[in-house]
Amino acid sequence: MGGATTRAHIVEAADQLFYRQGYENTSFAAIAEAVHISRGNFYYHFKSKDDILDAVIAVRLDGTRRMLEQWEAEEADPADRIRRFVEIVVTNRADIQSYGCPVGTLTTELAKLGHPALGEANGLFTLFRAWLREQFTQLGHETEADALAMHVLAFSQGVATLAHAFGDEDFIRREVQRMHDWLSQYSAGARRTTHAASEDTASANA
Amino acid sequence: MGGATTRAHIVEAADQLFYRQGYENTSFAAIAEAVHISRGNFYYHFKSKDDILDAVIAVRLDGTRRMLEQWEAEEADPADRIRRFVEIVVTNRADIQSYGCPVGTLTTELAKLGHPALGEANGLFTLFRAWLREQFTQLGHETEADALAMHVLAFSQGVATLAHAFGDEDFIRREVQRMHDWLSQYSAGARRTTHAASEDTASANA
DNA sequence: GGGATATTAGGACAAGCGTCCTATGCGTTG
DNA sequence: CAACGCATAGGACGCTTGTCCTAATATCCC
Repeated sequence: MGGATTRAHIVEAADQLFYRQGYENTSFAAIAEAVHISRGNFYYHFKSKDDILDAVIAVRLDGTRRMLEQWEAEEADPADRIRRFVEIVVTNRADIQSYGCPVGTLTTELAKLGHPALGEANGLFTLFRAWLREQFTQLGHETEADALAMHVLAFSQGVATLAHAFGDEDFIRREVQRMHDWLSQYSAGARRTTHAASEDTASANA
Repeated sequence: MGGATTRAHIVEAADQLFYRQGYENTSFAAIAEAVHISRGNFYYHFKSKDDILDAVIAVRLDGTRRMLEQWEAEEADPADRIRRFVEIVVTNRADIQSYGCPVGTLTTELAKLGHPALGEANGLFTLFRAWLREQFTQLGHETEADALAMHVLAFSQGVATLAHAFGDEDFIRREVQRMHDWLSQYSAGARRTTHAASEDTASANA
């Protein structure tokens, strides 16, 4: 039983370190120090470093699925669900400014490494993409749902990358505002003229 | 004289390899093999691997400056210059789909490594940012010029990251189209009331 | 409480890395 | 032609990495 806990601790520490320092740049010794265990003990729980990466990705996939399900439970309107996604870059602004987007930076690194786990990591993108696509479909934009989903994803990646590079919080809020305005034209009862969403967010940011 | 050529060859090969495989993941041996020289010979031209990185970044900065100057020479209208920037993701789509954005991926990696050259690499972003800001200023949007510049930069980073992850060329073209439409409201003779842009994109996506 | 099992510690190992050193070739110059 | 300086080659070094092995310890069941 203590074994399962240790395994979870390893995955948790590796998750954080992979995010902050990158996968390849994070050594076994660094994870060991964080979990306060011996280096050699890793191989009782995992058979390789790649195995730890697989576990980390699996945990992230699980956590993401749970988050999306919770959003669906809390928000009845698909447009509000999409807004929850857009707000991520504000909610997680501190981490994003320091370390970038966990999904984008990991997939980019694994691609450059030619790492076999790239496909799994890309599954995180696919998860968000399919979920966003479903929300746009529910809003009645089935034919362009995937293109709209990709547009929202591109927004999040662009904002995350530049927020990481420049550490500019105002930039994040401006781009989120802009995205909310753009989204309002796809809302359920929206007439394509209104810009009501902009004022809501503006007051929230003040 | 042969020395200067060799140095240039090293920088050129390192540039490509750093882009395709990442900085840390590219070994001295890999560069040596590409240039067909001995490993030990590097230290006649450079005093460390970081030194090669500095040279690579300097070359990229120079090349970028020249490119921007050429755009200014070829395009009289600042709006057309911005369009040239937007078109980069189409022009370089093959490389972007395979390796991502050279600027974004490098700065992200150096940040995760805690590498001292991060500031220099961020200079590439700053170069584009200042140039775009200048174009928007010339278009008469001085007060929001920097925010607009950042928005265009975010577009390019978002598109590059997702094009890298999904390898979807149609996605690139759709997003470029969308950006062109958005840009039209900031063109020299544009009236700011119209939303003609959205309909253009809709027809283009069909 | 004792024995089987689960869990941990810590060192050994080969491979790869960036770095450095020294000897060798090459071309220009006096 | 000799001599010097630029340029290159290739191996040795110390270090870190992921991996593996074996001994010691904790935990649980009968």
